Parts: sequence; C-alpha cells; structure tokens
Amino acid sequence: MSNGKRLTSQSEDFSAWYNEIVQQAELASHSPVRGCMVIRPYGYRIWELMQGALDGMFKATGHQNAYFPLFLPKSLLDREAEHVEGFAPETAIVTHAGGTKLEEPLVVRPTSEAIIWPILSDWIHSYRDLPVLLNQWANVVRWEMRTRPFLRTTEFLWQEGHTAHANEAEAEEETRRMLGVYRTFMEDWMAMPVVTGLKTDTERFAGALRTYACEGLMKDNKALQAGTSHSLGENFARAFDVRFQNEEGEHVYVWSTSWGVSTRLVGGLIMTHGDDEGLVLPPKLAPYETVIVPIWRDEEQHRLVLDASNRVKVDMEAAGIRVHVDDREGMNPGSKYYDWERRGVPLRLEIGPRDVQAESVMAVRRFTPEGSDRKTAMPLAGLGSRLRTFLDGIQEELLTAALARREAATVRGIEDYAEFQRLIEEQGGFVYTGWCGEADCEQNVKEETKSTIRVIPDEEFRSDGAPARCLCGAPSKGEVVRARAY
RNA sequence: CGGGGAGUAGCUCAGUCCGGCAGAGCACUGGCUUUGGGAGCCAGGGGCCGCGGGUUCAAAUCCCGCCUCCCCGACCA
Repeated sequence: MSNGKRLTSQSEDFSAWYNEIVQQAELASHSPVRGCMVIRPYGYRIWELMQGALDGMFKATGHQNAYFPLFLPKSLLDREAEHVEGFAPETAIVTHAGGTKLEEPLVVRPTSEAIIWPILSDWIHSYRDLPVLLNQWANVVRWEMRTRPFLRTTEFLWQEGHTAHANEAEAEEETRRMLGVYRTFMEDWMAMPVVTGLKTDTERFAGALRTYACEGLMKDNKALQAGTSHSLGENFARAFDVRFQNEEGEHVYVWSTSWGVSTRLVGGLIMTHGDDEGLVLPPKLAPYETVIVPIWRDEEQHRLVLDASNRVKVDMEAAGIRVHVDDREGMNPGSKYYDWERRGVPLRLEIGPRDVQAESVMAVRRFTPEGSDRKTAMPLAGLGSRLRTFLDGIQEELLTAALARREAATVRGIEDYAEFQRLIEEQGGFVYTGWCGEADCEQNVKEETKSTIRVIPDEEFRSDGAPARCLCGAPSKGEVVRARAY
C-alpha cells in the first residue's frame, strides 16, 4: 500500500512529482550502487508487458532472439575508432577477476556491436547467409554523471537489434522499418505520440552513418528520446571484417543496422500520462487493467460481494482483461481507491450490496477526458466484453489526449532568435525552425538556450511553409525540431 | 566531475547548534469495532542514527575520510 497522502503537484515541482510517483506506485527503488535502481514487481510488470508487445513485433518482422556476452575484451571495443571514442568515457572496466589481475581488461557492454560483429563475421560467408536479423534482450552499463530512475540509470535493461544486409538500400530499409515499429509501439501501446526523424551528426550514434529517433514530449514540455534506429553503413563490417561473397563472387562488406529501446520507456510512460493523483496507465500496459473493490458491512454482505466480485473477475478474464480483486480486510474502500489511482489502474469496479442487488457494478475510470463520465453503472450481463471495448476506448482516448497536448505545445515557423529563446524559456515544447546545417550554429544555440535539435523531422511532420532562414539568419537547408530534452 | 542540499524505524521527518536512556506521524502485527472517497480504540513489534576512523568518562550530536540520494551545470538512451 502507498504511503503518504499527497504527491507534490506537477506544476509545483515536476522532478519531485516524478520521484514520488516512482516510489509511491512501487515502480522502483534505489540500490546501494550509484545510479542503479531496483525495478520492483509492479514496475517490472509494465516492462514485461512492453517486452511482450515489442518481442512479438520483432518476430513478426522476421527477427530472432539471441544472447551475447556481458563482457567484451577491451581490444574489441577499440576496433571502431568513432565508436570507442563515443563510449570509452562511460564504460565500466573489469581489471581483476578470480583473485588476479586480468591479462586483458574486460569492458562491461555499453552496447553490443563490439562483441556481436566479430562473432557474426564467422557466421556470414555468402550472400545466401543474408540478411541476418537478430535481437537481444539484455542489460547494459553506461557510467553516466547524473542519473534518474528509468530515464537514465547506470545499468539499464533494453533490447538491441543487430542486422546485416547485402547492400545499403536493404540496411536503410531495415533501419526505417524498425523506427516505424517503435513508433507503432509507442502510439498503439504506450499511447505516446512521437515525432520521428533524422538526428544531426552531433547527436548521431557513435559509429553510425545515420541515426533516426522517436521523440516524445513529456508533460513538463521537455522532449524524451524514446527509441533510436541506426544505419551503420559498412563501418562495423570494416572494423570487424564482416565480409561475404556476393553473386558475382566478390568479397564485400555487409551493411549493418542496430536499434534499441530501453527501460527509459517506463519513464516516458509516467511523464506522458501521469497526473497529480499519480500514475495513469494505458490499459495495454497496465499490470491490472481493472481492479475490483468489494464493499461490505457485515459478514453476510462480505460473502455476497466477494462472491459477486469473483464471478465478475472470471467473466472479465474470459474477455481477456487483466483484473485483480482487492479483498484486503480492515482497509476501507476509500483508501483502496486512492491506492489504485496512484498506481494508475485504468478502471475500478466498485461492487457493494446495492450493486449486487441491482445486478450491476459501478465503473470508475482513472482517465476522464472532457465530456466523459467518471462513474458509470454497468449491468452484470455481458460485462466482460463490454468492458473490453470500454478499455480499448480508454486506450484510444489517452493517445488522443496526449497528441492534443503535444500539438498545443508545438510551435512552427520560428525564424527570430529572440522569439525562439523566449519560447524555449517560457513554455518549452517542440519548436520547429529552419537550420543552416552548421554544427557550430547548432552548438551555439545549445549553449545559449539549453535546447537541442531533436530531429530533422520525417516528411509527415514537416510544416507546410518551412522557415526560409535559420535562427542565425543564414538561409535554412531544412526544417528541424528543437526542444529542451531529458 | 564542479556548486548547493540531504542521509535517524518501511515512508516523511524532529532531535545535531549547546555531547548524557533513540523519538513522532503514517505504515506494520494482534484484538475489538468499522467499511459507498484516505476509519476508531486498545495492546504490540521494529533502529549498525549511511559507512569507517578519531576526540571524549560518554558521540545520532564534535573532528577527518569515504559512500549514497536530491537540485543546478558539463556528459548521455
């Protein structure tokens, strides 16, 4: 059961609100090791539901799961110059094991390219071996300066896809396909709208040709990079000598990709839907889509409502709904309401003697957009299938609301730098501007406004009339989405 | 890693300045009464006072070192 009566409100202190939700909804807790967290059962269940959905989508697009080692010899990480430069500052290195100093230090993987490609070079000989479409569910370690539960932890859980292709076009197609899979997952399962697009060179994955990303907008109007997909070109193939014989009999390098999403998504989920009462979960990712709270006065009623509650539970499970009966005694219904609201359960069913008498239940929704009733009496007959539809509706409403919130926090066509600075400072959100394409200009704006170019947006997100000029006044080479970000 | 704040029961914190029996509320256990929006009474359990060293007759309290968390920067999924 949650402790404390009230959360700090989002408007008062968003960071405090976030930390309190993580603790009070029992999603995660701190560990004795810096920057590492314990993911508690309720939080882990959300991650498991995410994994289940994503894993199914990966398999549907032809990928197979495999597992590669946690440790990689330091010499392997050093092979790809840009890659090692990018990751060296944040790696943890094992120098001693088994009571002695190791001959060669082992790096705890910050990502697995450097262990996967040397191995795949042995697997790949012919164009007939391609494409190789792999995914791995794993933990990785990146020694970050500053950590926050789920959003940035020293050790985190993720999946990393790694694929090898015969040519650039296929690799690019795969990179884009998986970005699309992520977007579909974020919208359909997390109810979190994202802007997709290309990262600038400075934000690109270390060792990649191109990095694409999904960017969500959190309730404090800061952006969250929620997933990335990288077109790695021949870079890793050259570094790890991954070649195959093509149909012409030539030995050529493979074109590779990698793509990943992490437990950071749980943080994105919290900050996309949560409110001052606590977590708000979309039904598809809620450990319990519905909680039944029985209400009784005496023993006879206790038996009556528990019996009715369990029958409703069976009916709902048959309709494919994850449901829990909160039969805790000595706790009054009001306390249970607050408890489950804080944990974000999408729908609560209250079943008391009056409901049993009327052969109905009182359904109370967690997320209540304008114009919808928070409480609805529903007849027992056909309840399961009706609630399935009802929950599916809530899932859609959450996406609609999140999309409306993002659009309200999006400004387009900004050319004037002073106006840009004011927007970033006063309201945040996504600001679409032109960009001259110069890294120096990108860096200046970053230093002066603490905002970054999130993506060069994909076509469907671009403005009708994009700015002709960059914030620096130079002619724009293309539109970009800027924001302060996590 | 730099600046600031903090660490005492599961949680939030008081006690630290000025050394002298380890505290409160909530949570937890048992009993009784309760139960349609955060229940009441009674009786209990629970502490390496972040860790290590030092000063002292005596340390949660003073001194030194370290660890962890939070906020602000630089780095990042």
